Amino acid sequence: MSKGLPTRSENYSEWYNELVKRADLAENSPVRGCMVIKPYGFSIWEKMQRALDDMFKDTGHSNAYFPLFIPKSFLSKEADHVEGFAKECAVVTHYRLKNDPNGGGVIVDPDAKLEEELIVRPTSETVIWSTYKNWIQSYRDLPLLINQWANVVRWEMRTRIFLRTSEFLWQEGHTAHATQAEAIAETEQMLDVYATFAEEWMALPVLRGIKTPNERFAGAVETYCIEALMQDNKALQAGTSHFLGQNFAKAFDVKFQDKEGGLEYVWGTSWGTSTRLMGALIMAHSDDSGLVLPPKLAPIQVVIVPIYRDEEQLAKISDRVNGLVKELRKKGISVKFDDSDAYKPGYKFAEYELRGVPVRLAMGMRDFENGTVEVARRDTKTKETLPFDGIVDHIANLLEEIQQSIFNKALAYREANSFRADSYEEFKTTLDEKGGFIYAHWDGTAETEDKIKEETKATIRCIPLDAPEEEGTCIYSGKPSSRRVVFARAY
RNA sequence: CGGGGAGUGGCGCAGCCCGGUAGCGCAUCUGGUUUGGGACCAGAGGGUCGCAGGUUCGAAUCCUGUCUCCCCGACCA
Repeated sequence: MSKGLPTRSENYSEWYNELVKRADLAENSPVRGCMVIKPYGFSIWEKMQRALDDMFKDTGHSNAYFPLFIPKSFLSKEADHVEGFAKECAVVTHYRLKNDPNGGGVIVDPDAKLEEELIVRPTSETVIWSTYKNWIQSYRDLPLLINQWANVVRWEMRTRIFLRTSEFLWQEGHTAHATQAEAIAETEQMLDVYATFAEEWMALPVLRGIKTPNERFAGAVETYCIEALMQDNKALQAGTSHFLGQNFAKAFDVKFQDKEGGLEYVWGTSWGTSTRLMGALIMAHSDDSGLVLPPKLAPIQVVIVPIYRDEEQLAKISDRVNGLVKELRKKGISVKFDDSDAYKPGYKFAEYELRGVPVRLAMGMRDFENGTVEVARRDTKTKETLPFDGIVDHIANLLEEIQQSIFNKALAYREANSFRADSYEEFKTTLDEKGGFIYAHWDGTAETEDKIKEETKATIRCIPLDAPEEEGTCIYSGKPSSRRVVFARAY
C-alpha cells in the first residue's frame, strides 16, 4: 500500500476514485461501467439496507421479488416511461451459445433467437404493474405496499463508481392505493423516510423538494426528491419518491371495485434509493486522509491497536483489552482488536483512518502502567489520553457525539455554500466562483430551465417543500415568479 | 459519439525516439532485528511486454490493423 491519497483540492475526482479503491470499498470490473463491491464496502451497504428495510417494514411494507427480465413489449405500454428508458436498456436477444465452427471460441447461436426479446430491468414498474393487475380486484386488496431489493441495469454512456454504474443495487417500492390522496400521502411519507435515513444514519443533511417536469421520473405525475451537497459543491440526488397517478394503472389496466360497486383505476407510487448513496456518503464526509464514516453505518465502530515490544507485553495488554471488547459488544458497539503482528502501529493507524473507523483506541505499556488508554476520533483527528475506568461509557457517548458532529459539519458546510442570486449575471458568477446550492427565481417553464442548463450546466435540483412564498422575477426571462427554486451543478 | 491519455510480474511505473532477448518501487514469501504515526537488513519467487499480422538474422521497441480501460464533454439515479 503506497502512502497518501490525492487531495480533494488537487483533483477531486481522482481523490474520490482512489479513496474508493484504497479504502477497499469497490473496484472496477472486467465489464465497463460495472463494479465489484468489496466486503468492506458491502458491509456499509448492508447497514444501509438494514436501516432502510426496518423503516419500510415499520411503515407497513413487505418485501417481494420480481424478475430481472422484462418482455420488451411491456416497456412500451406507458408512453413517457418508454421514452425515458428506451435509450439505456440492455436487451437479451438469444438464449444459447455454441462453439465457433471457425475455431474462434464461443459465438451466439443464431438458431437460438428469442421470439420476443427481453430487456434487463432498468426499473420494475412495468413488470410489477402487469402483476398487480392480477392481484388487485377489490378495494379490500388495497393498499398494496411492496418493496424489492434488486439490481437494475441502465446502459450509461459515462460511468463513475457508485455514483453512476451500468448495473447498480437498489430498492424500489411500488404501492397501489384506492385514492389519490392516499397515494400522495404515501409518496410524501416515503420521501420523509429517505430524508430521515439520510440525516440520522448517513449524517447527511438533505433538501426535500419536488422535481421540475424536466427532471421528473418517466411516467410519474410528480417526483419528490432529497438533494444533498457534496464537498466539491456539486449536488447529488440521494433518493426519489414518485406519485404515479393512474398512469401505470391505465397502461396495465389495473382496476378495483370500490365500496359502491364502481370500477376505478388504482393510484400508484414508486420510490427508490441505490448504491449511489455510498458515493454520497463518501463525498459528503471524507477527507484527505480517507473515509470518514458516521458511527451508525461504520462496519467497525471502534478499533483497538496494541503497542508492545514482546509477547509478554502483548499478553498483558490483550488481557485488559479483551474485557473492554466484551463490554463494548454488550452495548452493541462493533469493535475490532487488531493484535496482528503483521504491521506496526503507525501503519495500522493510517489504515484505519483510510477506512474511516470512527474511534481508535491505542494501548501500550505506558497506558497499561498508568491505567489509561489513548482515544482518537476519526472525524476531527484529535486524540486524548483518558482513564481506562469508565471508558466504555465514554466511547458510547463519543460515538453519538461523532454521529452528531459529522452531521453538524455537513450542515454548516451546506449553509456556507448556499447562495441567493437575483440576476442572471449574479447567478453565473456565483455558480462559477462558488458553486453550491443557488436559490433563485424561475418562471416555471421548461424552456428557461433548458436554456440555463445549456448555458451554465446548472439544473434545477428541486423546488423545496418548505420554500416560502416570495414574489420575484425569473433570473433568465424576467417573468414573475412566486418562489425560489434551487439550482446547482449536479452529479 | 467527439477530445485527450494509457495498456510491460498482484499494484504503480521506467525502457520505445536510436531494435540485441526486460528493469525499478511497492506488495508477496523465508530468516533475523523491530513495534507510542505508514520499520529495517539479508535472501527468494513471480512477466507469452493488450491482441493479430508485417518488416528484420533478431521486435516491448519500427509499420499496419484491432481490442480494452481511464480522464474531459454531449444523455441519466
